[in-house]
Amino acid sequence: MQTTATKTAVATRTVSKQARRSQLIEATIACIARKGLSSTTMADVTQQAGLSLGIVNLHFVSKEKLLIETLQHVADEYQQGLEKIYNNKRLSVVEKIKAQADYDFSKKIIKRDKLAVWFAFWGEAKARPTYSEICARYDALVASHLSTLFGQLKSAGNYVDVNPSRVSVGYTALTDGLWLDLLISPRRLSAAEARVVVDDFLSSQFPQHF
Amino acid sequence: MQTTATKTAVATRTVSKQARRSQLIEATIACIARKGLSSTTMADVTQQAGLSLGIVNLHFVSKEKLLIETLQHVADEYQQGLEKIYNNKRLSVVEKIKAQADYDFSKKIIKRDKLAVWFAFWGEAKARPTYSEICARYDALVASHLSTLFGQLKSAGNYVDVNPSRVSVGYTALTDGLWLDLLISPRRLSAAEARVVVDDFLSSQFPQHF
DNA sequence: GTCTATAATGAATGATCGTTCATTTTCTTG
DNA sequence: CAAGAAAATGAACGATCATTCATTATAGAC
Repeated sequence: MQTTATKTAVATRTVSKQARRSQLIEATIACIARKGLSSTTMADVTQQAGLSLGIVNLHFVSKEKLLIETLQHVADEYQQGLEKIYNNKRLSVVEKIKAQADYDFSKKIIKRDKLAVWFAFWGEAKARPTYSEICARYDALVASHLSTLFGQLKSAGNYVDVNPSRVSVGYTALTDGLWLDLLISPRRLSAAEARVVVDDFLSSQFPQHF
Repeated sequence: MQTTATKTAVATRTVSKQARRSQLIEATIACIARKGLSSTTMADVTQQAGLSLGIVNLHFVSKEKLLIETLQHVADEYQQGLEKIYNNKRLSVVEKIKAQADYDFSKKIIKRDKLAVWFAFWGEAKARPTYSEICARYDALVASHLSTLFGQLKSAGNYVDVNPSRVSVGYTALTDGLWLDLLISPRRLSAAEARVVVDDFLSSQFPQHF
């Protein structure tokens, strides 16, 4: 009993600390989406979270660190979904690429709140090395996996003219650009239509496979 | 003499007012690129312009109005270059598309300062209707022209599977995404390489023409 | 139940920043 | 050159906001 109670208690405490941080990060995402990065204040974030004003400094030391961890959180979340696809040994090369395209335009990823966070930080990235480092790190990971996959497809289908790393750059750029459209003019472009545009791109590059 | 002097004087004054505004807008662009939109202050802008603190309020009434006019300026500048291409009757459909692609990755357009401004405002767009209106207006213009051009190409080459407006969305998204790459990781991608990626895209959609 | 450690609170503080406007400088007119 | 108008200046003001920390609330240990 004692031991169990203690364990539970410790667990609760530990979880609680993580839970608070998550709660604050989620609140930050909501605020950035609603008010923009530049006019999101500590008061906004803590109010959104239903907590008191001083709480952020207690858990994140400063606003800047909260923002960095928020970006990191969104990037990690996205990256984890991709890793699952890349590491799934049941999937063929083509299936992995299709799975990534599906994932990139799945409900989870193209929530406008999340997109708003990406673009808010990208907008500040040139002036803030920390932001661009986080973005560059995950960019490099995606680029390396995609280049490999496209390379394998090139061999498989004898696509002599295909340059895998160039197609990888193209795929990433196309995706980022479509995300921007979904964020800025969701009326003009639906997720389903965006997905078709990507399919067009893939099938025009690898006609035998898509 | 009198008349000439007066004319010159008036001209100088008039020009001077426009010149001041341009000077302040250019300074704003430089500051956004260097410090980011969210930490660009009035003091930064006026110092960058070599003028006094109160000058922005004199010429633009408020900071927000200066920012809006800065975005408008960058958008107008880009749009004007495109209109020249669209209105050039000496160019064939293919030449117009090529000219736009060249333009989109020309030195003038892909200056990192300008790109930084685009993405800074895009990052705030969801939260600020005025920003997204300006972006949407020019987006619609480009989309309509491109759709027409791609439509003409479709008829010319009997490309039965091509959906002009979808290709137009793809082209715009690809361009925006490549701009983002050029802004965030200029080491990894050069303007020339980006241009090749676009060519790849066009030739895969219209193999007889590119 | 008491004691201690940890978490949370929010009023107070000080720094930053946009805006104002009395004053100065520059230009135009006669 | 003088007088008046327009443009520019920057010190001062007030609002906003991140951060601090004394105080309160809560949970675990004995």
